[in-house]
Amino acid sequence: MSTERYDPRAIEAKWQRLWAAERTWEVSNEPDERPKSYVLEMLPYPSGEPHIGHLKVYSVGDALAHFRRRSGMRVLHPMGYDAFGLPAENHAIATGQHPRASTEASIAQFREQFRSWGISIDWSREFATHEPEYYRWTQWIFLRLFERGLAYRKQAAVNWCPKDETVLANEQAKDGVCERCGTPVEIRQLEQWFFKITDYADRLLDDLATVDWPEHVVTMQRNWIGRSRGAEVSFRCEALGTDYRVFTTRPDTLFGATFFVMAPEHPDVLRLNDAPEVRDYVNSAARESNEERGDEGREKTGVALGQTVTNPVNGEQIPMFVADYVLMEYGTGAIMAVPAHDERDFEFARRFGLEIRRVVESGELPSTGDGPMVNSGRFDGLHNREAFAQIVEWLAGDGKGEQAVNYRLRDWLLSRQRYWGCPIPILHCDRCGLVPVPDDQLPVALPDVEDYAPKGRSPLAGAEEWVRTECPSCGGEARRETDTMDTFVDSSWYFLRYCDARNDRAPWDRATLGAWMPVDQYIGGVEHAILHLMYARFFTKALADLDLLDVQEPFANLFTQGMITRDGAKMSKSRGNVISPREVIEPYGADSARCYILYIAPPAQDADWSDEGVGGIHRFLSRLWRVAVEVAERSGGAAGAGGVGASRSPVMRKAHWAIAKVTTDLRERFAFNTAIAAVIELVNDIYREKESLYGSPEGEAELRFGVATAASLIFPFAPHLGSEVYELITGRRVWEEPWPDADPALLASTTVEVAVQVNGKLRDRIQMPASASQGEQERLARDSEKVLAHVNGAEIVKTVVVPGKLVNFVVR
RNA sequence: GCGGCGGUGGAGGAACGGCAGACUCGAUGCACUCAAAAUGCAUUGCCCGAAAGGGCGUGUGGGUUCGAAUCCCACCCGCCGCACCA
Repeated sequence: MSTERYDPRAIEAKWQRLWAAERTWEVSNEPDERPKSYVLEMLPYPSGEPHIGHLKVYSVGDALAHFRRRSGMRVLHPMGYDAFGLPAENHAIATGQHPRASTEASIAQFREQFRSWGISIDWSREFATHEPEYYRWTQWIFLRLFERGLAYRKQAAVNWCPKDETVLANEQAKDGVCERCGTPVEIRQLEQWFFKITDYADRLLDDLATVDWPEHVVTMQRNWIGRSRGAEVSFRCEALGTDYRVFTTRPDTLFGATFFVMAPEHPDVLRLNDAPEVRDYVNSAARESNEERGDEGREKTGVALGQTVTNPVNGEQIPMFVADYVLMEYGTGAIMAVPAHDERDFEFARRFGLEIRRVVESGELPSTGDGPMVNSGRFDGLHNREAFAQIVEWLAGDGKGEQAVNYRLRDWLLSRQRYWGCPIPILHCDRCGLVPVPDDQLPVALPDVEDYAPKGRSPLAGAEEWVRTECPSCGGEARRETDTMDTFVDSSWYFLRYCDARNDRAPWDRATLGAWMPVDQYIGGVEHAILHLMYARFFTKALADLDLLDVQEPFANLFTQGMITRDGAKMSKSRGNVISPREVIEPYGADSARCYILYIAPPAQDADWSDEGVGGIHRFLSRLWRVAVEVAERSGGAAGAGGVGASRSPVMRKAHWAIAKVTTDLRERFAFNTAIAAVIELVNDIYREKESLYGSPEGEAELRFGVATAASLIFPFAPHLGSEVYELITGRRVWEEPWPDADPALLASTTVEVAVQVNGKLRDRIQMPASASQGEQERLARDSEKVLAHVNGAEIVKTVVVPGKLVNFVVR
C-alpha cells in the first residue's frame, strides 16, 4: 500500500486551474441537439465572506448541474451578486467607506471562495446588480412598467422604520417590526412609488397550479395573496345620505346583521359623531401599533356612534360603532356584523349587549357552519350555500350589492429613502409632472455623495447638481427623483439577464431568453418563500404582458434547502457558534466539505453541523484515493477499464448497484445523503475484496472498474477527487464521460436470501436460487427447522409468498 | 386558534406496506508501533442467557392488514408559517 497521503490542496488547485484555463463550464447560447436545463441557486448578497449556508446551496446546485450535464443536457449554471442594499450602506455610514468599495471587496471574496469550492459556474455571464450595465436595464424595465401604469405614485399610510429611516414594503414589516433591524415600525402618510402587483393577484394565485414547488411554499404564497370570494353590499346611512359598501364572505348571513362597525381610521367616523368620547377612541387607536391592536386575547373595544344604517335585505335600522378590530386596510374599512355567525362580532355583541340573531341552523353559536336558513324571510328553509348566490343575485337586481373578490395582497411599495440602490429614472417637472427619463439617457447613474446618513429623505437629495436637470419634455427645469428602488427589484429579473448577460442593446434577446427560460431547477432558502418568489413571478408575468418574453412562470421547479445549525441553534455571531466554509476547507479540502454537507442529512431538512462528521467523510475520500493509487500501481496503470466480462463478482455487482442507486437518488429525489452512502458502500466492498482480486487480469480489471465507477459517481459531489481518481485509473476526463448505466443483468444475484415468517414474526432466513418458483420458495421455507419448531404441528391456514423476498405462514 | 413539517440506537440518519437501524460519527477491543498518531480489522438497539436461543423495541393509545416505522383515527411533544382579513 502506498504511503502517500491524500492531498486535497494539490488536487483541488490542479483541477480548478484546468477548468478556469479551459473555461470548461461555459455554455454557448447556440442551441444544439441536447435538451436544455437551467439550474440556478438564489442570488447571493455579498457581505463579508460566504457562510456555510452558501456552501450548502451551491453543493446542491452543483451536484445537479454536473449530473444533468453528464446525462446529456445543455446546462446553464451562472453566478452573480445582489450588490445593492442596506448593510453596505450602514457600513458606509459607520466607516465613511463608499458602499461600492466594501461591496466590491465582498464580491471579490465571494468569487474567490466560489472558485475554491470548485463549483461549475459559467463565469462569462457573471454580473453584479450595482453595475451600471445591469441597473441600466433595471431602470429600463421600471420605465416599461411605468408606461403600463404598473409603477405609480400615491399617498399612502406606509410602514416607516425609525431606525433605518426608510419606508418598508408590507412584506418587510412583519408583526409590526422592521424585518431587518427589529425596530417597531411607525405608520406615516407619505407619497411613495408602488408596483401594481395586485393587478396580478388572480394570476399569481392560479398559476401556482402550474408549478412544481414544495407544498408549504405554495401554501404560504396562497395565504399571502389571501383571495376571498364574497359580495359587496351597500348599507344606507340616512343621517349623512351616504351608502357604505362593505365586503363580506357571507352574504347568506345578511339577515343576521344586527350592527355595523367602522375602522377608527375610516374618514367618516368623525363626521358621523365628533363627540369627545369618539375622538379619544380614534386617537388612542392611532397611537397603538397594529401589533398591539391585533393581540390575541385582547378584549374587544369600541364606541357607539349614535347613528344607524339600513340593512338592505330587511330594511332594519342597525346601530353603528367604531371599533379597532376592523381594519382600514382590508376591504372597505367597514363591516356588517353578524354576531351569530362570526366569532369576533359575537364577542363584540356580548360586550355591548347587542342582539345575536341566528340565521343558519348549524349548531351552537357562534357558528360558521352550514345548514338551512332561518329568520331570513323568503330564504328560510333554503340551504345557506344556495341562499348565498340567491341573495347576491337579488341585491344585484336592486343595485344594492354584487359579487366581489377581496385580497390580502397589497401593492408593492418599492421606493426607499436610501442611497445604495438603483435610482428611479423619473424627473419631476412643475409643468409636465412625472416625466420618465428617455431610454437613451439610461442609466441614470448613482452619483457620489458626501453624507450617506438618511434624514427622513434620501441622501441623494443632497447631491444638488445631480438632482437639478432639464425636463426632456418641455426643456424647463426639472428635479430628479431622489428615492432609490427596493433591492428586491434588482433580484426580480436577474435570472433573465443571465440568459443574455452581455447584451448592451437590450436587457435580453427574446429568442435567446426563450431558449433558456424557465429556470428548470431553482434552489434556495425558505426565507424567500414569499417576498422574492412573489416579486419575481410578478415581474415575469408583467414582462410577458409587455410582450418581452414568453413564459408565465420563472421557476418551474423549486427546492428549498434546510438550515445548517450548530449545537441545535442557528449560527450567529452573537452566539459565537459560526463555522465558516474556509475553516473547513483549509484542513479537509472543498470536496470533503461539500460531501459532508450533503451527507449529513437530506438537504431539504435542517441539519446540525458536527466537526467529527467532516472527518469521517474526509476519511472516506482518503480511502478512495488510496485504493485508487494502489490499484493503479498494482494492476499496471491506466490501461483502461475495458475487458470486464459479465462477471458477477461482488465488486461488479456492487458497482452496478451503486450506479442504479445514485442515479435514482439524483434524478428522482434530492437524496444526496443516500447517494453518497451508496458510493461509500462500494468503496468499502472494494477494500474487502481487493486482496482476492489482485493477481488475475480479470480481477484487476474489475478493481479498476469498481474504482473508476466510484470516482464517476462521487464526481458530482467531490468534483476534484472524482476527476483525479478517474484520470488515474482510465486516463480520461470524467466530466466528458456520459453518466454510467447500470447493467440490469449484473444487478441480479444468482441466489437470494428469503425471510421466513410465522404469523408475521421473523423466524428464519434461507438462501435459495433466485430462479426458485413461488412453489419452490414455499416448500424450501416450510422445510426450515426453525419454522417447523414454531409451527409446532398447528394448521397452516394461509401462506403469503413475496417472490425473492419473503414467505409468511399463518397458523392457528 | 388555523395550516404545514417532524418525533426511529449514545448522535446524524436509512428503510416509507414485506428481514427496523444502510452509511457516518462516537464508544469498546484487537493488529501495526518503543510509544502515540495515522491506518486496518472486529463488536456496538435494549433485556434475559455461559451459549444455543428467546423476549421487547420506531412519541402515546386505538384501528386496517397474513404482515405497520410506513396506511387510517384520536392524543402528546417539538419546529415553521399565518393569525381580529369581515
